[in-house]
Amino acid sequence: MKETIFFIKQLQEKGLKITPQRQEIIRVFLESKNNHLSAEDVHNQIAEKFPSMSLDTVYRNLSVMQQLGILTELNFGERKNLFEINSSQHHHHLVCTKCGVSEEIDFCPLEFLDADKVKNFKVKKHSFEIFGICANCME
Amino acid sequence: MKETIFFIKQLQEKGLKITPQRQEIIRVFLESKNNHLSAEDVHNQIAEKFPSMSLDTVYRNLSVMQQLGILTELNFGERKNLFEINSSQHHHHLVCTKCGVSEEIDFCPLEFLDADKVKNFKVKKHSFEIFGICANCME
DNA sequence: CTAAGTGCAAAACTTTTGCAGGCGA
DNA sequence: TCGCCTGCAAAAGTTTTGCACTTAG
Repeated sequence: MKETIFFIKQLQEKGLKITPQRQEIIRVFLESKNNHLSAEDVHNQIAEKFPSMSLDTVYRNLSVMQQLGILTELNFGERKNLFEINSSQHHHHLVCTKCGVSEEIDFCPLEFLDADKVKNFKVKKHSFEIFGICANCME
Repeated sequence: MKETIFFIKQLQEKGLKITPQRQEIIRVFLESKNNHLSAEDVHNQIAEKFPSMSLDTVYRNLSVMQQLGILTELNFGERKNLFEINSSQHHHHLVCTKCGVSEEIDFCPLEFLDADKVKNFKVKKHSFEIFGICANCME
């Protein structure tokens, strides 16, 4: 997969070693249907193919990759932290508080934010999430 | 304080008992300079005046008050969950990732969000936070 | 070869829960 | 008085850390 190589090169450029464990983590994020994965999710999905890999390693690498900007840490107010791989386009979500499903939304508030409002502040990243009840749960 | 009474009445209306512990929690939120407090923060600030109050009670009440809409749970990606008391106006924040200080911003993305984008979704609440480096830390 | 990375085990931390007694309405 | 609330203690669950061994470059 071409995209996999793109992320692996990012590791390389930042001076990180390319271990099988790290490749597996990237693979899981790219192949998973769900964009938002917890450390445990990642570990479970890897376990099928690679049972010896420890959860500790997942934690350590999610943390490293997040610092490098390969992953973004999300926080929907649950106990577990969720991570998302940074595709070229970032996006925000509608999160159903009943069933937990999240859907991407094509809207970014930063486009509407007047630069004056963030004067004297160097914006690095932002979060915008909408919580509510999805169509399925509404019935 | 008039505002205190407002929040205490909310407890009453929802059928909750007005215990000294609950009054203390509300007081801390109203008196604290920092709008965003973790369970431990609240507990520490109460400890000075009321050392016998347990952290468990803080947790239980933050949870209850959040369900009643008296408090909002925030999540800036730290380990601890933070809570904020709901004044009449909600607001969003600039959060400095260096020093942790957060500043309110006078902008709400929902005002700019086309209703079409959230069709078939019942919006209950939302989060919008901007992370970066504040003026102080920039020097 | 050697620094970075990993697995194991244990610890650290935050949050939740069961239970018996206490207290507000 | 009655049922909600609290404190205590213990458990549960997630994330971090120390250490010795392994491995990518």
